[in-house]
Amino acid sequence: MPYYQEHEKFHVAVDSIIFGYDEDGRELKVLLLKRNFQPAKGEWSLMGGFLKNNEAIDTAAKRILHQLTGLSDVYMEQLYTFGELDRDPGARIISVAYFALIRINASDLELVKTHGATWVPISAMPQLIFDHSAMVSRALKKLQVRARTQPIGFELLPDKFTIPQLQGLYEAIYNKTLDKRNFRRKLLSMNLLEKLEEKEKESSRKGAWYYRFEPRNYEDLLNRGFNFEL
Amino acid sequence: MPYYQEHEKFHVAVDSIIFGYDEDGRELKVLLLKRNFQPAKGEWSLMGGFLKNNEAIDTAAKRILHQLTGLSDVYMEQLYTFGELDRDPGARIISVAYFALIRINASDLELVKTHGATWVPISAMPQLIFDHSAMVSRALKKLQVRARTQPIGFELLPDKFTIPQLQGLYEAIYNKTLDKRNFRRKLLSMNLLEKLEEKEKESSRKGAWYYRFEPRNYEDLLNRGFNFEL
DNA sequence: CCAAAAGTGTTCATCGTACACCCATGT
DNA sequence: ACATGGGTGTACGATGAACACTTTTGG
Repeated sequence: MPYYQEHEKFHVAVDSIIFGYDEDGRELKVLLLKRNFQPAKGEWSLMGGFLKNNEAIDTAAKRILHQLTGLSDVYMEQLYTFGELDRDPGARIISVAYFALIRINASDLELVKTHGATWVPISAMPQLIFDHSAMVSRALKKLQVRARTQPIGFELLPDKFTIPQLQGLYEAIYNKTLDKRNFRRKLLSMNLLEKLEEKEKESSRKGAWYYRFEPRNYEDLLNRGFNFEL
Repeated sequence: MPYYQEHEKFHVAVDSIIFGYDEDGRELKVLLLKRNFQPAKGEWSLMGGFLKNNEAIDTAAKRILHQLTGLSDVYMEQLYTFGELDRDPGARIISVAYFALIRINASDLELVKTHGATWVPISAMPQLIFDHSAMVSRALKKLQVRARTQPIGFELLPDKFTIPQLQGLYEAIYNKTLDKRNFRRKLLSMNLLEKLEEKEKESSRKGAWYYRFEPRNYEDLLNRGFNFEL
């Protein structure tokens, strides 16, 4: 195909904003790492890597996430493609950003540590290299939008969770406190949860009932327009 | 920077979904063209082109739109990046898709014709090459979402327009009919329009008042959460 | 005078929001 | 007994949705 050969080629990278929820601190966190290569060696950055010839971009994003966390089968979504001329001072790189939602405790903490990665609260983000800070803000906005229209909050919690835990997560995502009566009422009215016959007793004397995500009415809900504004 | 050289490089293209509104037919249209080169010569496709070394991706998207329509300063937004292995059978191409909203009559119709391009109603889209049909559906969905939260409908109409015209546009975007009383009330309550002392008399005996987009309360509105669900 | 599109108000149901007290239990 | 977090109900206002008739004027 001689036509294509007239055109220039580019390095294509994938950078991932990996969100996790810390149930103890009730904080939303991002997985950051210290670069162990030039340029900007020693500075904080997102996890990233280069696209290979034989893989789709989605596949590359999953591969890179797996390298760092040991996880596959994770909620991941393409965020935006960053293609400014000088975004990476080392070379012209086109970067396709993804964001992922994972359960911190489900990840391979050893593997994470080996890569020099750390879970950092979004409220205390250091400055990141290049345009990575902009990537994180964009990802956070998109996460907030998604959380209103799709039941993705569950991706950040264990299989069984309590309603106060879920509320804490949404409060962390939206960065504001919610009314627990309204939260509970709206949530349960969606018929997305199954109550288990088991209580979580760590965080209170009374104990809170565990629930599980049960996507029975999920399809209906999507059609009628899921609305999780709280 | 020897590190980067270890990695493969890729052709990066930009494809644009160009939306226009046909006031006469009250239809939303897309600008399509017949490819005059291989592969898939003679088939319908979106407007596209290759990224150059010295330009940002946004710049490339604008350049390509300008080539076809003669327009600059147009509403454009990045849509998604398509990077499947075999999406273009000719070669591995990463395509960053954009969508644009333009006023059909503001475009250079001669230029459009020269490129073999045609305005096609979205209700009568032919099959497009590669994954271009998927690009158009994704763009349409995003346009529908945007139209609910940002006053972008105005991008598709002339500077002065009537409320029935605007309603027709939204009906075309959402592909459903709207109640004109509710539409008018909600619209005017936003204080985004300025009524002109002039009537449009083409489409009715009585005539409809012209309005102009007047973004006085626009900032307020964005903060309080623009909601244009109708 | 008639056709055709513009313009105008009200009612009802739904939903979001604000708000305060009792419950269960481990210490 | 008491401290701690879990769990519950109600009232009000705002907003979306449904709905029918009058107005203007060119032909």
